[in-house]
Amino acid sequence: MQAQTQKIVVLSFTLNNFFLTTPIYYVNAQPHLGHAYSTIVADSVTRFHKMLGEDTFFLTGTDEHGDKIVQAAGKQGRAPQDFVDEVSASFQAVWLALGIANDHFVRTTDAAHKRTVQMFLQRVHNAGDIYFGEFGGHYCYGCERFYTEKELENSLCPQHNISPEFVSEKNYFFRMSKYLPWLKSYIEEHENFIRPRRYRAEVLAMLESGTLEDLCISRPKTRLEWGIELPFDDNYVCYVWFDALINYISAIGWPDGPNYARYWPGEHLVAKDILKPHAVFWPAMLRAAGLPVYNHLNIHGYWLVRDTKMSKSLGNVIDPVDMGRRFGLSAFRYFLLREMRFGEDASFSEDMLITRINADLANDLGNLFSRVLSMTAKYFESRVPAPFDLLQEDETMAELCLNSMQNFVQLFGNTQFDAALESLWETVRGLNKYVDSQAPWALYKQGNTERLATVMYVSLTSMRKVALCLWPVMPEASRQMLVQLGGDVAENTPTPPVTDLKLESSAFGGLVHGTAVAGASNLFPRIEVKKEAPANAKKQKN
RNA sequence: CGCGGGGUGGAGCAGUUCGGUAGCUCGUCGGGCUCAUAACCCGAAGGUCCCAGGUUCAAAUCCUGGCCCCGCAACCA
Repeated sequence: MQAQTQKIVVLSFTLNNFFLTTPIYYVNAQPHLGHAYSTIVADSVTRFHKMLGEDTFFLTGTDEHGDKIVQAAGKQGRAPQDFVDEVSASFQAVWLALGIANDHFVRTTDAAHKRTVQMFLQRVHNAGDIYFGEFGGHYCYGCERFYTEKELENSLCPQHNISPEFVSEKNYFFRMSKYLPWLKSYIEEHENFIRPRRYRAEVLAMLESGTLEDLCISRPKTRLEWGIELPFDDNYVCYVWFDALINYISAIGWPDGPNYARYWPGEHLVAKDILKPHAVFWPAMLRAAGLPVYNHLNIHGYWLVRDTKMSKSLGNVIDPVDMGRRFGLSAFRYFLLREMRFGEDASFSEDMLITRINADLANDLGNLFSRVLSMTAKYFESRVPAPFDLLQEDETMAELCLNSMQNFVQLFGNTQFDAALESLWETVRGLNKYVDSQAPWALYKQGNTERLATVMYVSLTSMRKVALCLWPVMPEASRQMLVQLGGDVAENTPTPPVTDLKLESSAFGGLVHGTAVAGASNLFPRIEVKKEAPANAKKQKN
């Protein structure tokens, strides 16, 4: 895009590869805010790595087998395949609407996936880590599932209040317990294997508790047909985890596809509800099959709505596409990354969203662009002026800009998105202060063209740095900012505006004198909120 | 005594690992500027850091005990 002030040639001989996955989403429900958060974070992180010049691959997809799918399809009087085709398509449509730039979309009903799962199972079976055994438990025919003693209430099924039947069934088991000691020491030795920290601690506690057993990995076809047949026994289908987790490598062509060699091991991004399968089952499975384990498991929390979990029964499900349409995709994405501390739960409300948009995007960032570009139009006919000698206050501003950028890069790379953006806003707020303290309008009246040119140059250059950093989070808004600053960035592209963000954060510059910039800017219009009568001012305390 | 998270000015949060001036955003009040999206900048008010003990020269932070809220079953990231 923009020409550099100085031509710097960087030759990189070691191109890093970066492979990131979201969970594959279970298709018995329509996509909601939670799915959107996982996917948007993954999209942002992948874009961030592109800006570091890495060769990236971003995978998402859908999980389409199991009991619940058959039931959900049955309710609509449809065949499972027909049903999953439709829901999977609706996931893909949502990601398209949200500007997600995934490289591949995997479905567990893909023929290639099925073959891979069977290959993987066969390999583990050959190694002697799958055995045939008895599995007994309290089975409720109403729920069509087994309950443990603890889950029952007065020996009754908590759902149906009826006495479950003790059913025992022959099934296949994965000898997971064999790999747990190895896993424990592996996690202990690799501090960032599972992050944030609290989840690592939770997994270690899990492993120490000794409650983990071998994993039941099959269901007899008499009870469930909708699944992948076991390669060593066609009376059974594979149940849940071998089917689902293997998507992460089937999608990149394990065992001999070029993408497998190129991208594995990668890293995963999941919500806290599926911590155990990803932190325990999956590494054990990989180990048993003789594959290297993933690099990182990144775990995030839940979005709470009115202080409780989103759920269909409570009717508080947030539709992400609707949010994007009403408030702007960039603003919505910004909110999600800025508001939640990665790993913790956070609250979602339209009030909070609007407050964030108005304060951070409209007032701080949008208005900054508006005032600086309008002054550039008035004072320099919308051309980037060449700076004269930098004074102390200019140097300070430039330093603040580079420092906050470096912190941004560091924090974002460590999944601390909220802190990263907070850090970047030190430059945004600092620029507003800088403009105020330097008062270009006064310099203009005084006819001090040299200072005026320098101040505008420092401001515009800093703004470009901010716009670059924001590309992973707000691709479209970032593009608009860069275009307003005279850049040439294509619309809707997964190609980053620069691939040397670290270099950008180490040198102040990058805007060529004389470049034509926009004469005005209205990136994030303020959202006006109707003043509400102080109706609930009273009902605070009781 | 099942496991885990949390209780910090009006709201939402950071700070607790490795004790030492209680920080940020929003809101409120006062002022400034006029380039700008009624924005921006400066200043101010406002806190028993859940409670009670303990350790210490010093505790939001460490120890002990207690209280309260939220997850850990389902639809579900």
